[in-house]
Amino acid sequence: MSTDICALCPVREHALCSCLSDEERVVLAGFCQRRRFTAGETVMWAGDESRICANLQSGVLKVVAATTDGREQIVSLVYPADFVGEPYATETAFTVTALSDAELCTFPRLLFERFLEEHARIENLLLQRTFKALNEARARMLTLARLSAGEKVASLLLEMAAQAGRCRCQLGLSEPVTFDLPMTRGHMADVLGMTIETVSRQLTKLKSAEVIVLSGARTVTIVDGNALKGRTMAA
Amino acid sequence: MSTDICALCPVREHALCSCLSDEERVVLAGFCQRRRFTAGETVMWAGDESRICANLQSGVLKVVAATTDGREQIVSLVYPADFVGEPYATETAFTVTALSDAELCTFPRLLFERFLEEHARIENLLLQRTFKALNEARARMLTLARLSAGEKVASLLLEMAAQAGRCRCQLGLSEPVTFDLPMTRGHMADVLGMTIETVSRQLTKLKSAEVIVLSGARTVTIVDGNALKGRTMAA
DNA sequence: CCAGATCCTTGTTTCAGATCAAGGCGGCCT
DNA sequence: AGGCCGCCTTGATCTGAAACAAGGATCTGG
Repeated sequence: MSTDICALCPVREHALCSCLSDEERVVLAGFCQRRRFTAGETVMWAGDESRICANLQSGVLKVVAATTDGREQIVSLVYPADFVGEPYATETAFTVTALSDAELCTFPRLLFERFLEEHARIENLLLQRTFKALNEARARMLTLARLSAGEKVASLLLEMAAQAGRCRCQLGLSEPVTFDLPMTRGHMADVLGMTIETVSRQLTKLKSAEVIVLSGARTVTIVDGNALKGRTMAA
Repeated sequence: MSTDICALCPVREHALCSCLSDEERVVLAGFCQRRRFTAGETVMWAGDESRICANLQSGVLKVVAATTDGREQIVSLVYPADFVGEPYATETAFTVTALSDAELCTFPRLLFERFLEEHARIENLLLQRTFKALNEARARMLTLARLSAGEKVASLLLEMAAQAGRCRCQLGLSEPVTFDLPMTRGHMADVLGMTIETVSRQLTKLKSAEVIVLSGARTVTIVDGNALKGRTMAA
């Protein structure tokens, strides 16, 4: 009997594989490979052959679309327990890079696809998650195309606060919430389709309006969540 | 023995159900309902209960995200043979509206979900298509956030030409291609995240540069496909 | 064939955000 | 400590696209 590689997995309860029985999980674990990436390292390059899929165990990744002349847009942020990769694609469409140090549980794409086909429950769960990702991408299209700089930054702050609060469990807009931004101003700009300078100015504006407090560049306290929400005009 | 409702289906070979055996298809047809919508009519409203999924048989639909104060963004165009709807969601996230008169083959969501679970092949195909839709959404995020007005219009023209050429089969950028725009300037603006006026000006600019010819507002000839491609700086 | 409603084009003005430019922190290494 | 480097802020200027405005073209139904 082999040791159970999943026993210590930090996202065991939340990743795709949480829907599997112990027996099924052992089969999947049979061809997984854990890999670590340091901040800034790239997990897969757009245009390369699509060889792996993975569950993120820790850290944060960015999925980036780029023009030929070098303009970039972060099209998705990948958090622990999220799935990343492109099953059924021969070629990787977007570059995936670690924003912080990260640990991934990777699977060879073809073996993973076969596993999906033989295990309906996990395939179904992946389908649901993919629909969810699609809805998120579409919601962000509205943000990118139609919100003002101020609205964009307010939205992202609320989103990051929600993400930070996922582990702890925070309620709401009424009480102040403090958390650390998981990314630089530059990355925020890349997510929101704007420049570093504009992001910085909008944060300063929120600070002046006493909606947030910045304690050092990376630590934010949302003082008035309702006011912040009010600066978000997206549905 | 019942008559075969699918026999005359114009997208029989291309819709999701093309992967089914005749027997399976009959089961699915057993709970499908054909519905027609006239141009401008809404198929489903954001926020409503998610009750149906559908295959589009003819016409074009738009999927729209909107802010509370009325700004709108078209997040997807649905063409014949495409799937539309949100399985596994209790609530519809985006409004879907007919851009032209359209015919849909609709299924009650819960029955469709059960059918998916019992027919792995179609579920797998839906998964693949959803990944494809996700990639398209992400590619469009780059367009929305980082391309100039001119680049956006050039990209959309090429995309629409490709879509128009799907039925016929056109090769390339070298020879002139003529087709009818499937939407108004206003809809193009809603897709690209810009205003009607700017779309119009960019088309005029392409016309002046003799890259395209406009014969009436809706008929376009791409005279110099390579030049048009050159004005697209996206990957 | 006319009246009204869309839809489209073009001109002018305005403005939000990009770009250019110049420091100011703060962490990290030697 | 000191110096370097990456990140952040702030200011000044510029510019592309929005907003505003005014017709012209095309379609529709009576």
